[in-house]
Amino acid sequence: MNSVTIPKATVARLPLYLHALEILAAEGTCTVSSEMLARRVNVNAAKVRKDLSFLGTHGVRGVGYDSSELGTRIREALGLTRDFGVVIVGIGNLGAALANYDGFGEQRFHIVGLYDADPGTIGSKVGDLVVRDVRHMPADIAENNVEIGIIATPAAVAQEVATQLEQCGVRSILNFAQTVLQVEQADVRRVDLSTELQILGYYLRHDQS
Amino acid sequence: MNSVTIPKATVARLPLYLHALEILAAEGTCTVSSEMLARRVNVNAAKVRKDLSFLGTHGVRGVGYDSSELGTRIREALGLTRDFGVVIVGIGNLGAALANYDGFGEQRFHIVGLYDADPGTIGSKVGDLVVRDVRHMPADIAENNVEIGIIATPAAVAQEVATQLEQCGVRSILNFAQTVLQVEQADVRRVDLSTELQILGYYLRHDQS
DNA sequence: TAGTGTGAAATCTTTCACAGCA
DNA sequence: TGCTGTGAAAGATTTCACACTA
Repeated sequence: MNSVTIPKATVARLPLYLHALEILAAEGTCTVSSEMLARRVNVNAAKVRKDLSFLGTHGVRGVGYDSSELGTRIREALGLTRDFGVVIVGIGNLGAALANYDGFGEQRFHIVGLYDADPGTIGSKVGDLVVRDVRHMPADIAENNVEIGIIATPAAVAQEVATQLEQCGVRSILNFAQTVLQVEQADVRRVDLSTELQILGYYLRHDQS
Repeated sequence: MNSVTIPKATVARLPLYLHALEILAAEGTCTVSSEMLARRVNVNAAKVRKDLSFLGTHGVRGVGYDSSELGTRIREALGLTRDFGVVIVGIGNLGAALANYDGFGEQRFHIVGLYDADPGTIGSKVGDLVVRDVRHMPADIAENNVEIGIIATPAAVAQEVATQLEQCGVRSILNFAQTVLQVEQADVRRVDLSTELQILGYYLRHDQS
């Protein structure tokens, strides 16, 4: 939809550059070099420059990048120029923790609905929101123009929830359940603690990365 | 340390295959084809076969893989043949949720310590464990042979905790804080909600995957 | 001088396509 | 017949190295 297509690997790093820039900005840094960003994001400087080149960014040779302008460019590239409605389904320990997550700062992601199927959880308050019956979800999503769904349910029901989210028109899903979701066309990202631990476990024996 | 070196991309998928096999085993399936696994893990069958070939696995042509044997091979490759001690530092909402995580099933990862710096949190009980003062951490780690540290602290102190973990000999870190950690040689994996949402946000506008 | 922007090389990953075997 | 195992091709990503310029 936008000019040049940015490689997946680059897209995955843009949020890290952005975060680093926000910290630098808070520290009052106006100009930043690829080398500086690279150190903060743990990659090499050539990669930073190549990544930024996809944004059509103009740094200044011999000087570096204007950090506030670069921040703006990255936000534009990521589409962080408008707000996104987010719902969380499954308000157990993890779902509640995610609902309370405060790392959004000045981000554009707004949690607008919390859902659960357990009568004991429905009606309880988490942060500013009251947990609603998951049966209200479809109507709420339509009404609030929700675009992103976070699944934090038990694995057994995650697929069902994903299907339902997709039927409601949600095209982006962040899945914390221990399942690989089958979806029609939604974009799914999966986060799973035991997978991560197993990967770490491997490199504990086979050290290099 | 083990025979052949397995590509990173493959290592990252092995836990998914393993999980799929465990489900299949629970359903009573004895023989599994690359095609079957592929469907469950959302990848293509050639990739499954290539991945499994790094384990030196012998499937049976025309038939498939013996699912229990394949499970054993993957567990061996991942080093899941012994137990791992894990500590969690930062027992806020997220840390507590992780401590209560039950997805380990018959896994080999055991949470053996919970730490926090807040006097109000220290002493409280989460699951079976009592949250201890982070000052006890170094001694506890040495005593319990802890190999993996999970950081769920505020971003501001995450680096300090990481440095400390490394000094205690912990070589694997799972970082849930919104920071890129600088470490000497530890292996770090990072999980961050706002990064994931930003990536999803990008693909919401630039649909393809 | 110090740091960007980028072709071209090196490396890693995925996919194809098919020989080979139970 | 049906599915594995794998070379070889295609594609993606990373890194190098250097021309260029404020």
